Amino acid sequence: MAVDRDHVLRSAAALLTRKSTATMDEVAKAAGISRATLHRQFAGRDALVRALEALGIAECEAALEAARPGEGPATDAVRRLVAEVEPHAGLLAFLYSENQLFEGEEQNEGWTRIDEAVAGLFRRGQASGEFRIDLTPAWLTEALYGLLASAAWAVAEGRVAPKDFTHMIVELLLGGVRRQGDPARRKDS
Amino acid sequence: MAVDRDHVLRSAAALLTRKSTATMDEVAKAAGISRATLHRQFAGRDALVRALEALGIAECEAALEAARPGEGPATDAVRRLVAEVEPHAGLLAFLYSENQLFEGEEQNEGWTRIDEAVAGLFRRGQASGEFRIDLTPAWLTEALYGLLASAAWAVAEGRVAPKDFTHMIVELLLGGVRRQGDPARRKDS
DNA sequence: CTTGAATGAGACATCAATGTCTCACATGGG
DNA sequence: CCCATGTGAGACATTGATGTCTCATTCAAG
Repeated sequence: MAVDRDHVLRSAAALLTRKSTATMDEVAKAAGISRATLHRQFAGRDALVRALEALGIAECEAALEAARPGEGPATDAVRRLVAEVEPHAGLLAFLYSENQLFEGEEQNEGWTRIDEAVAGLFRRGQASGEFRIDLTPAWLTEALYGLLASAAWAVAEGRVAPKDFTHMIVELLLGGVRRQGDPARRKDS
Repeated sequence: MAVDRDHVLRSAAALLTRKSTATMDEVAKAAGISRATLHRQFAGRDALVRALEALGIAECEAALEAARPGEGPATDAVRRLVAEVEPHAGLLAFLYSENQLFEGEEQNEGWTRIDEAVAGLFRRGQASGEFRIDLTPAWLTEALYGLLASAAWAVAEGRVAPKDFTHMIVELLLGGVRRQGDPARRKDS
């Protein structure tokens, strides 16, 4: 009969996105299975989180690939990337905050690869003159994650409209990254 | 002898900023007192977090007042605000993620006041023509929090230099909020 | 129908954090 | 000096989540 592992994972993701402290019991109920079965699939909360992390990484890499970060203007690539990531923002936000808890442990290398790909996109934009160069790619990457998580939470709590998700993030991020067109308006107090 | 309550609070804030799951025992040790004494000061972990929340709110309100959000260009007010908030970004980041856990409970009204003050600043900037109007003040407020938390974590993990903190946030945020000076460069792909 | 594998329900032990309590110590004021 | 208050150390029970196990049931294949 083999419980639908993917279904369990997605249910868990949906639940933990809303309540990151949910019990294994709650996770099981959310997936419509018993705690025993859940435990047969994932040997513990830790294993479950690891599996969710792997899922998040896979979805991020898929989104990254679908966004074709190397094609066309970096500006458009960023737009595509955010649009591709949007459906998984909830899970990503959960994993993002979860990562803050893993104090000493080294993070999954998958994230490292993703970090580098995203940073590379920003670096490409800087090299092409589309993006300003006074903000480091590392910070821009970090900021993108922060904005994604913020937006996911804000949507979850009803503070902003879901349909604006991509637009809000892209416009705020790009507006900050895109080189200003009017040098005369620079900061002069 | 009266244990220095403020010292305990700041030690706890510093510790929880790094390890948000720290035990009451660890919090006590970090403050250089025993768990018993810690418990005499704060009737439990919950009470401690509430006290930290109150501290964070107080510091936020102080920063908000010091930034004089109603004076001069909104752009400069935002700069002042971020600069004032910077020293407390760690604590704020902790409280920010902590708030994601409080599912049903209503949030402290202090945050509501602060939210409104910040949103009001963005609204003022929009009214004066300094800020673009296609991003809602609520989202901009949320985004500011997200960037503050991201920056605090990135600094804590050594991914970005502490000295760049204010500059990174302000430049990214303002660049996105400030009206583009060159309309011809709008998104036309 | 029979059989075997997977599941659901629940009992049980474990473990970590917490809340509570007692008691000895020391420190400062009278 | 004596006392009172605050503190440190530690024992103890409680609680909530978890890991483990058993057993009855169900469902599909043969």
